[in-house]
Amino acid sequence: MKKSTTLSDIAIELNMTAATVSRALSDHPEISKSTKEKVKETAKKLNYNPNRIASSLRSGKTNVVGVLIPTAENAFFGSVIHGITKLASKHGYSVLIHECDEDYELEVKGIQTFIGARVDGIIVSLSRNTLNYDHFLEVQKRNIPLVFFDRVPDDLSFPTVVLDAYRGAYQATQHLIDQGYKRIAHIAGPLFIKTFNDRYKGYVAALQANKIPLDHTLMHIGDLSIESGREATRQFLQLAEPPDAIFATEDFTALGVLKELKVNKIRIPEQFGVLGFCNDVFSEHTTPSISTIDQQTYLMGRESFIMLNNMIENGSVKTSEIVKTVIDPILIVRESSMKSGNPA
Amino acid sequence: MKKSTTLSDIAIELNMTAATVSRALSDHPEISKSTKEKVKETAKKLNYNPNRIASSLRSGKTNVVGVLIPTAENAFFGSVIHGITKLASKHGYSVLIHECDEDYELEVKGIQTFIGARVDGIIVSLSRNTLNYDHFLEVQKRNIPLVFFDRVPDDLSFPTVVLDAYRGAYQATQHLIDQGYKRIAHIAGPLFIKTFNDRYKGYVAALQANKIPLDHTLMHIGDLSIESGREATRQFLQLAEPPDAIFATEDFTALGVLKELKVNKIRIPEQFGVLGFCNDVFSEHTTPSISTIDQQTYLMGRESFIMLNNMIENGSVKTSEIVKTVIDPILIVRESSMKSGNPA
DNA sequence: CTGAAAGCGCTTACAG
DNA sequence: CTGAAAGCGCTTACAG
Repeated sequence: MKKSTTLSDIAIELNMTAATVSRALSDHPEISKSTKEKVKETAKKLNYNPNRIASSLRSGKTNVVGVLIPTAENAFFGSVIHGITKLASKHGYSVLIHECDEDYELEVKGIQTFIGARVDGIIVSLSRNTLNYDHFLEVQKRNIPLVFFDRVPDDLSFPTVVLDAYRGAYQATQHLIDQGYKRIAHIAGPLFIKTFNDRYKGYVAALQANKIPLDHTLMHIGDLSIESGREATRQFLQLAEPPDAIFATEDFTALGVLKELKVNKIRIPEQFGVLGFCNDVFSEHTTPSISTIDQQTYLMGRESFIMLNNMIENGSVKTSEIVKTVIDPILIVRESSMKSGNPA
Repeated sequence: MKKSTTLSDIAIELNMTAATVSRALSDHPEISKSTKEKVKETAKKLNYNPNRIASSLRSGKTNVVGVLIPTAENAFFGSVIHGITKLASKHGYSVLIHECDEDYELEVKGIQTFIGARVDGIIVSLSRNTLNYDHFLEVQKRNIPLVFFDRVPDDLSFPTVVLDAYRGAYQATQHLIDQGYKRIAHIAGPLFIKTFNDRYKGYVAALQANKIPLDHTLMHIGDLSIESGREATRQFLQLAEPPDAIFATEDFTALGVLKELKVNKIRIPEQFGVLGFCNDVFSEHTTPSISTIDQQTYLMGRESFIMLNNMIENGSVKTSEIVKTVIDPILIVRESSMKSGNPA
């Protein structure tokens, strides 16, 4: 295998030292204009491409950030990655991706890999099964900037970027109330995960603010799937006093609700309102289309990188000033909840 | 910032040389068992995490592969990335992601970044606007293994992983014929992109094989969008002899067809058949659900990595034995084309 | 079985 | 304005 051109190849060609070549290429102010020109020309002629590995080793900066996610096979994370990489690349960073597949061991391995690669910073969304946070404390101990997004740890002092899920759920529920639905049920997700818990709380708070008594028969805990939406709907419909609307904690569940209601010939939105969460791609294209809460995923990626970049530039991470960025949820009103027409 | 533990920190602690420590940690056969044990224990005690940057520089191997794609904000590429990273991580590789956003300049920049990072191999899906391939020839000249998937260059000698789009389109069209549709139209994509051209050819070939004469009024070139599907459908419906089925070159176009047919109160699949391509997430959840061709995206990612890994392990890249892996398309029959019931 | 030494390709403080 | 030298943290051919 032919070796790449190095600084000293250029230096030899021009009868100068590698130090001068290095300085010329990085536009050091003390290098003469003519030298710079000669060096750059020769570099191009010899097809020089600087070895970033070598400069990283020397300078202690890799210009690489690590991104650790549960999976890339998912519109949510795909969009966040897009937000991160676009901005990262504009700032001269490369992005190392590691998927943990909701597996704790792989998450630990990913962090270890990032440390080994001496990345300048790390962005993480937690695996569903992570209960032990030692690997993240290790990152902190090594003073490597780390930002969590979306799935963030409850009780650790790291900067985070999250959606205001509570507010999103509140808006969703309020919207259903405003449209005239009277008995609004909720299909929640696993409540030990903070975002689903917040969505549940937002739902409860909106009911209370409107003086609607809580009814525990209208609450179901699902597992974030179409089938779970169907199952919950079946149970709701058998109640003595069934609901006339369902706020589902995410769109696949809402889709299950839709399917089950259609099987039962219940008209949406006239007789029954449905609202999801996430604004997953398909929710716009079902019949009827599903009202939902958009999470601004692209923005979430951007904000995560911006926060990380700030930490990298400011050097040390002060625990005293942990920043939390909160992304605004956006209510997307579609057919499935438009009982009284489009709100202003 | 506290410095990381290095090999020589361990060496000093144990009164030996860094060389011995290095060998002990990599289980070199000539190192005594007791030394290995002591070294490993001390490494753990001092929280040693080897600097991969340094070892890469020395060994000339980074254990990093670069993946260059148009965008991560897209189910297709997300799934391919998933296939790549999962396998890569199992083989001890990290994955560097670069998105080019269909922009030629960013594509070139991505390749340059990968070369600078001295990645061990590169996996690429071309940007839509790439006409000049010099940056890839540069990669070849440097003997860096490179595999293209899905959007591959026409006339360059690189290994590729592609779907057999011709066959997928043929199957799709044959299925519509088998279901009893008589006048089958096609909405194509940009024909200068190979995969859309192949889909078009597969459509034509299936018609010919069934002795169905080609009718140029039944052919429309779109731009891969819902609107383009609607527009084409509108035009088809105004023909003196309108089609009774449409094979669309991808699912968003098919969705547009669906929407326009519904506006016109045309019953699907009884009066009119619809079939898409890609098996995008939403196509399963529309009403009616859309029949389509699945591309086995996850497999495509895996195959790309496997091919790249072979090239990395075999050292040099012989132009004489360029491998082309072809992924089988899978016909997914759903409601939109089931005029005569489910085929066996 | 272990050590001494060189070197991967850069960058930068120190001289001149 | 440019050079000589050291060093980032590893690995490995050569000695012993």
